[in-house]
Amino acid sequence: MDCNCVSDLLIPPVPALWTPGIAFPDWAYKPESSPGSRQIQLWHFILELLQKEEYNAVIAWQGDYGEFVIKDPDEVARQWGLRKCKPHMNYDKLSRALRYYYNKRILHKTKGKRFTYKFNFSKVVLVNYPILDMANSPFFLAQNHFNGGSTAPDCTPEAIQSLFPRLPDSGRGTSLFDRGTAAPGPDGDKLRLDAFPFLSTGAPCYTKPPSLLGPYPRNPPFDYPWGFNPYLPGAFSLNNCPKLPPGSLYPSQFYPNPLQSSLSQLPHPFSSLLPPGEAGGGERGAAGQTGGTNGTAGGQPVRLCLPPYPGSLLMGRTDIGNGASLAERERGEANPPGTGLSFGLAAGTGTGRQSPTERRGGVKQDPESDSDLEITDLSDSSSDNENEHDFNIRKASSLASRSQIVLDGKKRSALPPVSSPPATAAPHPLKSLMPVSPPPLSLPLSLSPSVALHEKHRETETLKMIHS
DNA sequence: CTCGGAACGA
DNA sequence: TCGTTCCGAG
Repeated sequence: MDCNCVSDLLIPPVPALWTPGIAFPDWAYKPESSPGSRQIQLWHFILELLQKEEYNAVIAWQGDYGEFVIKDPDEVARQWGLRKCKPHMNYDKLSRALRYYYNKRILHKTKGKRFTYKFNFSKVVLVNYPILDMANSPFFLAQNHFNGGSTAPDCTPEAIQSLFPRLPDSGRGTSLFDRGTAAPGPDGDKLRLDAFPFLSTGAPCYTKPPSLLGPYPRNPPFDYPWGFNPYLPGAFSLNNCPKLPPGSLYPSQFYPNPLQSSLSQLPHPFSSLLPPGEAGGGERGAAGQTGGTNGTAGGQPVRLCLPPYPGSLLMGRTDIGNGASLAERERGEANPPGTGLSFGLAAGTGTGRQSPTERRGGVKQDPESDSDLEITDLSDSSSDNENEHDFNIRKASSLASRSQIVLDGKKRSALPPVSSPPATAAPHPLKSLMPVSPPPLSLPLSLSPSVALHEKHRETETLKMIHS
């Protein structure tokens, strides 16, 4: 009744640039990109709840990638109502709102499972993170064959930091893009990747430019630019990921912390950012919003959810080059046999579908996108849900280029240091948990052959785009 | 439970 | 644009 829209909030209604505690990048709230969405959106909210451990009894990740179950519909609705100051909110209404996401393909229903929905992270991420050039990500670079097992920087704290400059313990408040001294500009925020473990995790698997794909005769048709496809086995997985416990339902990435006892609660790409102290996660209220003006402010402590263990962000990327195993595991549970997903790259024959359960025959064709969530072109329009895993490398590249176009001049600076210092340190799963030290602010791109090729490829693609 | 149309509000 | 509220239908 009192519409305590603040005290009860998981996240306070914040200004555009505020970085939510759950570690969503500012752009996640797409204040700029989405004129109409000044307020928190339902899916954000859901993500938040999912992020908070204390709500695990109410809503939690479960099942496939991005799949979550609303265990207590009423409570979720109540929370939502609280947030939106809609005392009469109920699950019926909330679910209606949720259903609108179907068309946008931000979410979709897991048929046959009550109160179970699935996030289409690719959408969420891509749409909101168009400029991220995963290809340049250390993760990305690190895990390709080219590195031939060399000290894969992807697992190193440095690497992580380069991608997630504002990681928990760092407290440096530097952001992915505004750190470069170079005029961060207001836009810088949009590029910040405060934390999107799953994003980084997935990308590496497919963002590889053809040149890095090596010997594969043909580019598997992927739909996800950057190769991020949560439905694809390995989507959330990086090559370097600790193996999951047998029988685990989630990809390793879902385990922010291997030591975590309640595995059932972990599964989710964001949880890895839960601050140790915030285990309870309830405190966010006050501290959280206090200085919460915006995460951009350099030095402003970001209200990121630190991982239970510093660096847990790294979790999930420790078993180098084993995309296969992961893929296999996942295939076992969700993919039809035959979907060769060997190299994490999801050699997706384009058929593998992750959740046989669902299959909205003809999901209303993307109502011409509209939603700010719409990304450039995922071309996945045709294939929603399960089929979205099809990935078109070319497209990915293309998109990447596009991103850069968008980035424009900032392209360079906007990108995180491509190659973090060769993480000398061996990415030991636990070791990676150690607090990391700030990465060199500006590292020259490591021009490994792969990178060079990649660069070249990108340029080419960019040109193509421009010409077309 | 789930779905989606429709009207309506901010 | 993003819900919210209603509601009939499967």
